[in-house]
Amino acid sequence: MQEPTFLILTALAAGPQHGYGVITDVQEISGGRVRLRAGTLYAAFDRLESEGLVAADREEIVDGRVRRYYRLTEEGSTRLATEAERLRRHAEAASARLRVRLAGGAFLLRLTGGEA
Amino acid sequence: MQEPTFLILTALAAGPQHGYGVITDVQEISGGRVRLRAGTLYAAFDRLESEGLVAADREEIVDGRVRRYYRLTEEGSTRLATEAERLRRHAEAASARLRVRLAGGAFLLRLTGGEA
DNA sequence: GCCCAATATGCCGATGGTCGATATATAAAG
DNA sequence: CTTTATATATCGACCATCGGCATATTGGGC
Repeated sequence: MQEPTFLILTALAAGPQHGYGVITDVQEISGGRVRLRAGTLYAAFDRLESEGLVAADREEIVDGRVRRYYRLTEEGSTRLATEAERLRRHAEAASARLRVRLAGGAFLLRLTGGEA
Repeated sequence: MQEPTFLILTALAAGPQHGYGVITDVQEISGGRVRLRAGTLYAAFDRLESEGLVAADREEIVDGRVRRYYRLTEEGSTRLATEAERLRRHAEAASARLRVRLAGGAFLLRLTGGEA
C-alpha cells in the first residue's frame, strides 16, 4: 500500500469524512508534508470502495455544495491496523540498522541479534 | 519513497551488500512479507546511484559468480533516517486514530488534541 | 545421469497508483 | 472583479514496481 492510500484510510479512521476534508486532514496528519491531489483521492475512493476497505456513508449539502462522506469498513480498519504495524516495524528496522552503522558495521548487528 | 526502495536502503544501512544479499536481507527484515524482484532491485540500484543515495563499493568473485557490492552514501543514510521517522509518525497517527474509533468517534479526537 | 533449488546479475514489457492539469460551481475576501 | 477556499470529478502522462525471461555455476535429491 502506498503512502497516499495509507493516509486516506488514516484520515477516515477516526470517523466518516468527505473528500475535501480528507485532503485537509492528510495535510494535517503528515505535518504539511503530504498534499493529496484530487485526482489521487477520488481514484482511490473508487478503488478502495471496490476493495471493500471504505464505503459511501451519507451526503450533506453545505452552502450549496455537496459533501459526500466516506467511512472505513471493518475490513478497512483491520487493514489499516496491519499496515500501521508494518510501517512501525520497517521504521524500527531502519533505525536499528542505522545505529549499527554508526556503531561500526555489521559485526555488531550479528552480535546484538539484529538479524539472523 | 516506496516500500521496496526503503527496504533496499535499510538493507544497506548496516554495511555494504551485494544484490542477491539485499534480496535475502529484505525478505528477512520484513519478516518474509516482502520478496524483492530482481527487476525491481537492479532498476533501483541504477536510480538510487544516479540520485547519489547509494554507490558501487567493490566486486568479489565467489564460486565463479560475481558479487557486486553497493553501499549507502552519507546522503543515503540521512535520507533513510528521514524516511524512517516519516513512517514512524504515520504509523503512530494511524494507530492513534484507530484508538479514537474504538473509543467512540471524532469527539474524543478533538478533546485529546489528536488534531487541529 | 538428470533435474531442481539456490546463488547471482540483468533486461524488458505490462501494470497501476499517483501526479498535474483541467472543468465546474458557490461564497467570501481583497 | 479577481483570487482564494470549498467541493467534486475526469483524464492523459509518468514511473516505480511486477512478472517473466535469459544466463551461468554449485550442490542436493532421485
